[in-house]
Amino acid sequence: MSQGEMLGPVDDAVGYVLKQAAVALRNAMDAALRPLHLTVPQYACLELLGQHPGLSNAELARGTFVTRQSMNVVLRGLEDRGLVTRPVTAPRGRELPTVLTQAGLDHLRTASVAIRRIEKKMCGDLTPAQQKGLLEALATCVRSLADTP
Amino acid sequence: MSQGEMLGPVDDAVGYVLKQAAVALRNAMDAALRPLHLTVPQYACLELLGQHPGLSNAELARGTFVTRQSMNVVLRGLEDRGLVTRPVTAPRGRELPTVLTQAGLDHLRTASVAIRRIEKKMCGDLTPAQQKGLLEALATCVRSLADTP
DNA sequence: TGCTCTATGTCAGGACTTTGACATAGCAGA
DNA sequence: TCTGCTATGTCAAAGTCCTGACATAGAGCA
Repeated sequence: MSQGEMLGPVDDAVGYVLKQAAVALRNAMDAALRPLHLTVPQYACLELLGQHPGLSNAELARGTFVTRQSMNVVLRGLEDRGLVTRPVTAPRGRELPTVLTQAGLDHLRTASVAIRRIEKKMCGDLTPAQQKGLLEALATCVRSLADTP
Repeated sequence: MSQGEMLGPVDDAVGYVLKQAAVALRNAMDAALRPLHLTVPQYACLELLGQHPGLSNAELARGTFVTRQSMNVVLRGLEDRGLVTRPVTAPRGRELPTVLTQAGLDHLRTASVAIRRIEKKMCGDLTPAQQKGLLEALATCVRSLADTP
């Protein structure tokens, strides 16, 4: 029994299974990214930058659900490896728009196929309708939790 | 824009929305448990012990998706606060079966209603069918990811 | 113009979690 | 019997992430 199964009532709690799924996905992503010498936050940063070039540190942090400080060290690491570039001076306000380098784009492409393979595996036993329903249900949950009261 | 919305294609990725939902739930739970001076892992430990008295450290760790070491410090904290009890000597093997004290049970009850309120809020805008589908879909995802290949 | 408020980037410190390692207890098979 | 093998509890070290704080840049308003 590698991962708990016969726990009982907790398995009926949406929150518990949600956590379980998130951890399983995280572990799978971590294993898939390790050969590429990328951590999950680093990959998330690259993926976001690939889809939205020029994002600032704070925007990347919000998009990957970490703090600005954490994203800052991630960006420094990626910058030292030559995967992303930031201007030395802020063109507007204090935001430093970050863009992928060619090496960063290459890394992103290989990592992206690996992650897409993981997602395919995760949702492989779901019908398209189930997958659509899952996506919508999760989005609804996020929206419901965001309501302040 | 407190949390990213207009991100685009990433919102269509199941993994991304899954992470988003998990973080939102985690934050909501953390806020709800703070008045009770409980962290999420501590609550998870109490909840698991409430449903399965006598669980060992390693079993609790697996049930809450952390390492044995982390669960060990959690248990020490709960033990120092008098919420759980462990025998000084192992009745079988090296396992130390942990049980809730009366104070631990009281804490669990109040915390449990708070967390149930969070879950209710999270799933409030979902139909019972949607909720059932979400639970099943997540369980299927976990099972699919657990397959070794 | 000047003031306040918000947002950004960054530094230092601390809290939490994980990785690595070790000794020990039970189990299965030669 | 005894010899791997697995599992458990625990210690030490490292890593990761967050909280708190500060200076700065732009927006809104008197």
